[in-house]
Amino acid sequence: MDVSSQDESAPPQRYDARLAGEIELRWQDYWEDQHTFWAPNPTGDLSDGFAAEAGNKKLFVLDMFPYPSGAGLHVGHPLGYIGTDVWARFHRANGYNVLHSLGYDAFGLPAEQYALETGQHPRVATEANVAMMRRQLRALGLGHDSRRSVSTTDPDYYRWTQWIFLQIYNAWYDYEADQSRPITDLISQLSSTEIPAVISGSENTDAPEWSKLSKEQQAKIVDSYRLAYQEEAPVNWCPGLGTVLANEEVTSEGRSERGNFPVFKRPLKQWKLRITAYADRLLADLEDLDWPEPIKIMQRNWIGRSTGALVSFSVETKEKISIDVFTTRPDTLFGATYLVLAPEHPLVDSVVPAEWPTETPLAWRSTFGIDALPSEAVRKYREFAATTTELERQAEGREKTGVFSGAFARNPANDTLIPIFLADYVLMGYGTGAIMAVPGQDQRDWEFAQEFDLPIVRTVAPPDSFTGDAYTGDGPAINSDFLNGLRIQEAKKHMADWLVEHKAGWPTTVYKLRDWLFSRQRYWGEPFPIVYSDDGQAHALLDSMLPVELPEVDDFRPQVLDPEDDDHDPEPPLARALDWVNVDLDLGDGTKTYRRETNTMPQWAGSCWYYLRYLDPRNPQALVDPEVEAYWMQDPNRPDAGGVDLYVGGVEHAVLHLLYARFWHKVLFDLGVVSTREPFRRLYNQGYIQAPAFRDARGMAVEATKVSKRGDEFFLGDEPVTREFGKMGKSLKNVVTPDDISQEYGADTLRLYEMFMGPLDASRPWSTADIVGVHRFLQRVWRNLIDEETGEPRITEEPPDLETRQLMHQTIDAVRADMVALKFNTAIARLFELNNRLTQVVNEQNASPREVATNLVLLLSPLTPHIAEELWRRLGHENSLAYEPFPVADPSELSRAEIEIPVQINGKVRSRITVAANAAADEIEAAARSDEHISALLADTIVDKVIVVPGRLVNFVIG
RNA sequence: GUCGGAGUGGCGGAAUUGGCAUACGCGCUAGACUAAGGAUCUAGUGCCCGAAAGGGCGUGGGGGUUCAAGUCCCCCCUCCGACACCA
Repeated sequence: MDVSSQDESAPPQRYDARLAGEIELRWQDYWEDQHTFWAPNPTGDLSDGFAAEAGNKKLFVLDMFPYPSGAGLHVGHPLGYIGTDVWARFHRANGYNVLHSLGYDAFGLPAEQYALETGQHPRVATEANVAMMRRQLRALGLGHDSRRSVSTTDPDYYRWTQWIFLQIYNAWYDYEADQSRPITDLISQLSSTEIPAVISGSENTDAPEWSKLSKEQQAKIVDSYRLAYQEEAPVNWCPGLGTVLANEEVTSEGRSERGNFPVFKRPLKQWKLRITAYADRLLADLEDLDWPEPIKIMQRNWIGRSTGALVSFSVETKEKISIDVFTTRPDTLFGATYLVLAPEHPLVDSVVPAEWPTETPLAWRSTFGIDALPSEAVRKYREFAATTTELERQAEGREKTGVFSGAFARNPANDTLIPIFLADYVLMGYGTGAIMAVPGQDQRDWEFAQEFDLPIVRTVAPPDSFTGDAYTGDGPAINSDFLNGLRIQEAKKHMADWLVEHKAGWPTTVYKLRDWLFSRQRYWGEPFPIVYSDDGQAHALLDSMLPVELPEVDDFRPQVLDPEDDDHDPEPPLARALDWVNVDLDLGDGTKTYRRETNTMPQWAGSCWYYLRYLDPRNPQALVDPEVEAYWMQDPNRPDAGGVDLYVGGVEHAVLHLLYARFWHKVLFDLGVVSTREPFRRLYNQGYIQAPAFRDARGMAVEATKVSKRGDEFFLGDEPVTREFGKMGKSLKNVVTPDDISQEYGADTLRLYEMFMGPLDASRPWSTADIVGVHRFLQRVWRNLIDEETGEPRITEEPPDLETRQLMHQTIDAVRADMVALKFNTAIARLFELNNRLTQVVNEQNASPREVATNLVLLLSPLTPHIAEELWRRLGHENSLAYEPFPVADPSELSRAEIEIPVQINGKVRSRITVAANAAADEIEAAARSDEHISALLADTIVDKVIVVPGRLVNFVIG
């Protein structure tokens, strides 16, 4: 039960919720008034006080950018924030200039959805939510520099989000230099014909002279090179939300992650960012990062680099057509017995003949009836493939489906004709959307070949013991002419050379990573700094025209359609703000009328670079002053990729946010805006707090606080309910808020409990009942140092006894090490032990030795800053302890003269002996042999071997 | 299916990376102080046998390496997370 509730009989100065609340409010005000956590910049308007920090190291600690939810915080949210606060305070106490702040990612779908539910303008709702979150976070005593707290919805902030978009738009990727460069460099190269004036990515090499092209043609070519470009592309159109979603926002069931509405593929002209140009660098630079290995693996998998070859297969039609396929196994080309195109492949129509070739096996063409012509069969199959949902396509053990196209291609290796099929097991989005099928070495191809009775040729000899279908292991090549006998590695190399020599293919690398779809049909996002002229040509706005502010509109809602309606075109809400859309501007060639881009940017945009704005939040001239950026983002002791010193957040951002932010940072690096290659040097994933949730017999979640436990069963009233653990949230009715806990025990208790529950990176269940333990600890610390009746300190100037002093130094040593390693749970356990010892001392002497009291308060201060500040003050100090040096153990106090070590016989502990800490092996063995118990056990036996590990143990091995 | 993470008392969790398994907290048991205890302090608390001394068994399961394994190796089971036929 609640040990802390107000009790009339409690002494007036007992540390309970009432006193804790009073102390906490007082110190939160003090920190705010005294600017305790303002971190000075080396230059600019936030540089006051830098002289005092100039000789110190800097530390940039960062939490993942929170979204200010309308529901407020629950106790799971601040776990990471408390962790970073403890770490930041610890380093501040060690003389670092620590930058720690927190801003708000307030644009995006959630804010807009919330606004829709409440009927308020998104700005009103957002501002209220931010205010509520600020209040909740302040009550936790987080030592943030409030000057640096930015919000993505602030025009002063999104002005720079738009500015970055313009940098990206006005840049192109120079593959020669392997970096982005200003688009003006490209234009001068084009006009001096250093590179052919063709659409980027097209094959046309008959380059016309640049100067002879029309302005429109020139613009078209330049646009095709930009890092931000527009493309008509199949997108995930979600009528139920009225917007297009990124692939990542669509669930594997083919529905929207938010709202769970159906999502349809449809072509639409969209902005895209050329993140694929950075694929190799995003991959390679992972090596420089101090990140959890699983996150790096996820990023590598997401980028999905695979090397292989493109192989050209010519198709036997009247026209000259060839189909390029990507393969990672060019060595198996002799085993390619058919080709498969994705149903959506653009060449399908060109290869399908009017009639089935003679002798077409019945099985190949009869899927849709024996009378169907090739074009009819193909049309039906494409229809079928388009209607299959992702869910059906991923059904386990799904039978391979497909249809013969009626056409044949020539295998360049052995000049044989092989049939071309359409099948939905080949994906248009990967490689070239076409494969050479090698059933002998690929299980999927094997299954398809079985289904359609296609030939199977093994080109790698499996071992004799092999009994499976396709063989993917290594072995000597067979049935492969000039490759025969070679192992896979060698064979690949030979085939690659052969392909190049015969102009039938070339080595290639492909990626799973796609360019980033960057348009959203939403109101509550950053407007693009782009306008269109009458001819439809896009034009970038000038820097001086930023920010492009969101217009006030009467109806900010997106046009939500029937969730199943995929016929209508999306209409963004901004398109209806006609006064805003149509503008007269002078972009350098006289005032003209333009039409604004009416899409907005995705939520990721604002969260891609916020950490840079924390550095220089009010700079009107630049996104960040270069000197300020270099100071906070570089570590002079580490000439590495740079970045934030510690970035803490959940694993759910393993790929998207972390990849997008790295991409933007690298663009800014290439363009000279930042001096560092990477944004986040060290990443740490905090775990989740899970909470028990209860369901009744119907499976409905019931209010967790109303459930009681009898024996091992749980009941709501008299109705039995079942328990499960899950994320805290409204749907599970198991929310515990920091406000509740602070009310009951105080914020310091909440902080301490969250840090004590377990390691920061592990998920663990919330247990309100366990909080009393840490609260009692704080109460005991308080009582050991302060008289509960008078509030006066109970301090003696007498030095502590030897045992207490040694324990104190051991504690200092251990806590220090644990703090550095973010192991707050074990640091707290050590503090419990020291305080338990101190309790004994106080019981005997009725006072705490000052030396122990002082160190205990300082050790505690990063974890529970309010009570520590209060105790510090009552111990007679004038100022905040935020900048007091963190205690350092005296090494001479750490070593003990004598230690107890176990004596084992055959690995089992049989006795313990006390020896000098520095005793030599033979001394220890002698002491062990003379131990009464041991000597009795060894009396009639032969000792085969004696293991002595000085300082640790003795082990006698007997027969 | 593939990739990643994790299985230690009644519960949350410790364990210098091969060296006393269960630190610390919750809970539980007993005692002290009390008019009273849901406060505080003290002691105990992995399981089994035993009055005790002592012994046996114990880190998801099975095997192995080692004087010594929660920790290293092989096989398997369960749970959590990510991805979805990636050629």
